[in-house]
Amino acid sequence: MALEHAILVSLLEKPGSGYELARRFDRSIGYFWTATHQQIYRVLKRMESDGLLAVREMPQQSRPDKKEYCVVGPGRAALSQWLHESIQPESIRHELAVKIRGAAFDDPSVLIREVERHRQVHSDRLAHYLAGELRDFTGPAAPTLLDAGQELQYVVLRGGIAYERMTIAWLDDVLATLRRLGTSHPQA
Amino acid sequence: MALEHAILVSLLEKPGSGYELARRFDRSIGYFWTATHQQIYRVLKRMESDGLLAVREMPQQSRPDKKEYCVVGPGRAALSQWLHESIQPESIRHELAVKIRGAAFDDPSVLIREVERHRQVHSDRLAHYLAGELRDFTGPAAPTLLDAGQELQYVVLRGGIAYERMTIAWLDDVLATLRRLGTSHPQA
DNA sequence: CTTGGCTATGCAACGAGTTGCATAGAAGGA
DNA sequence: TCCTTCTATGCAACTCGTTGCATAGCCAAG
Repeated sequence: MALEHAILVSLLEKPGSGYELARRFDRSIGYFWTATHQQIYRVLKRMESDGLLAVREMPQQSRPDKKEYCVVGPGRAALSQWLHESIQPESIRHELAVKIRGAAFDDPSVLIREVERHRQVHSDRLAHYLAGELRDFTGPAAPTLLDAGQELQYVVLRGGIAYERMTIAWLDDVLATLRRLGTSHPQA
Repeated sequence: MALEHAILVSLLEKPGSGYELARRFDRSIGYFWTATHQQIYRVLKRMESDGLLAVREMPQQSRPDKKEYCVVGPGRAALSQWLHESIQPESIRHELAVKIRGAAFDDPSVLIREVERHRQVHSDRLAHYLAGELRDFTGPAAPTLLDAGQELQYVVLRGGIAYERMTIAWLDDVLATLRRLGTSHPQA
């Protein structure tokens, strides 16, 4: 049910349509929770029929109408209740780590390009985060005093930055290891 | 299909039964890929009928019989093929980060205990990893020269250690932020 | 001697997530 | 003019993952 809660948070930060949510899930919120538009539309419909959200048809010029969703009382209450529950610490699913261990049973050097590609993606994400940090929190245009919501957004962003930095450093370690092993023969 | 590949890797490292795999997925492999025993039994059955695995009934004394699975030719080929394919960099699902952003719409201090609990879990995991590192790689009983398989296991373990250290530091940052915000009123 | 825990396997039902496809108007470039 | 891209929503089918339950023998503690 975590998608529901991610949607509640995102809509409380700013009401919007399914389409807009889908784009947010490609950016900001999406760095910590991903979802496709199919999932979002389906869940929005359910949440609306459960009375967590209100919907308004918004006619627009020169583009299709949209349905703008907005959190109402019971939705807020549901979020609050969830905040009071405890969740179990995330279990990572790190496919690349499985691949690296699997490389012992093939030629490890086949992974070099793959790891380089991943490194590039993480490096791009880091740059994106750092740009956001400068824009919203540390740059000249940023507010000098943050409110609670901004403080919390910033601490989450700092987490993203720390994660990407750690990952890049680790991928460098992986690359060095793969190169050191060279094109050795498969074993076991 | 990633569970299939994680199972192939684990069974190549050492053949075993569904039950044994389930326990491995609570430990070593499970730090990078989780699965419940239900999932594992189901997938093992499918993989066996697809000819990726061979199974032997192993009668045991003083405990139930087990079925020991072992990777055969086509399974190895499937793994090799997967290693040559590219996967998309993982999209994290960090529920706690969603909660932290959601705390802006409630009392942020309700999260303090939750975050402390998560910190404890990560701290325990780190201790577990470090013990494994000492036992298998850096301690006096460890081999002085590692083969490729051990090198790869070690680099994955180093990733786990880096991840836990980063996470603990971030959770400390989160705790400091939550405490600084105190029991301020909900906003927005 | 009964209760609870460990090994060992499995079914059934449900919910979460993915992939492919479909519609439809408007804008902009080849 | 046609083709693609962007906004905007949605269905259908499928796979993946979780939860609850069931069985069954052995062992150890109370």
